[in-house]
Amino acid sequence: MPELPEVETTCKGISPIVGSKIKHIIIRQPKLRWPIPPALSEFKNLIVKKVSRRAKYILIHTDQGAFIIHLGMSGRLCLIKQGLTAAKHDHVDFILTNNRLLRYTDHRRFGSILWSDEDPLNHRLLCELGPEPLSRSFNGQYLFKITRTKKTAIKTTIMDQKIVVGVGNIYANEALYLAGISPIRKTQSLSLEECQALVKAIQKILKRAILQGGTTLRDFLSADGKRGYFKQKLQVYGRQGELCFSCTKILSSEKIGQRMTVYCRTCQK
DNA sequence: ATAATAACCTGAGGGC
DNA sequence: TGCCCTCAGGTTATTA
Repeated sequence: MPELPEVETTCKGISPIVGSKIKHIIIRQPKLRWPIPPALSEFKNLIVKKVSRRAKYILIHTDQGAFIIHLGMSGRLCLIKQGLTAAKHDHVDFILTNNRLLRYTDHRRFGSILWSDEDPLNHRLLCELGPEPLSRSFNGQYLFKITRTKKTAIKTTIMDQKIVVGVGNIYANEALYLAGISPIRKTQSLSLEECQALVKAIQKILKRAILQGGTTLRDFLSADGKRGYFKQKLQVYGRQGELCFSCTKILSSEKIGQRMTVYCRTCQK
């Protein structure tokens, strides 16, 4: 599923809709993570003012309010021509002018499409999120300070959207490997220097992945239907049992917080 | 208050 | 073929 780089790629991909009109919305399946507000099927002629991202949420700002879209584990937004028949998991179409439409597809339905009349950043799901990982407010000092009493594994901590947003399972694994920190370390055991190294690693990994258009494992495609190419750069994720590219020892794996975790016992301390 | 886990879904792949 | 199990880019609600 989409983590920050995939959501960022999607935002860039759908940004051509800015300035155009959403004539109406077709909802085939309203049962997502949260029900799609029924009012959306009554909406007519909204002008798209801006597309932005907060955490893993895509915000489509219009003259009447904002759509808040989360892609969950398997969601995707594609900007396509009208007339293509909808497949099984094509749950929502935003019908646009110029014979285009924005199609939301999500076979597991863990994503969501919500509506906010006012500033979407004040929405209950968005108002308590942590800092953006690529902003200055996410730095080593901050991470060190906020984690002094945290006893959970550091991997779980960096995936906690209240601590920092945008990091999911793939990039948590990759960032910890790059930082040389074991994912099973108790969070509060990290030194200031380690927090600084981890922040830098998270930022580096996310920036690189954005440049590659994200990671496509199964479902993810950008708005123009292209795959993300960061998969070829993954150092540990999905490589359990294979050899560490650095020390050539076998990569370990275990579940942390119900999520598959892969790391090198030699390179990560 | 914090931390572990159950739940929401569908589909693919492996073992038998 | 088919059944049963495990696994998958996330997040919230519930339980301990």
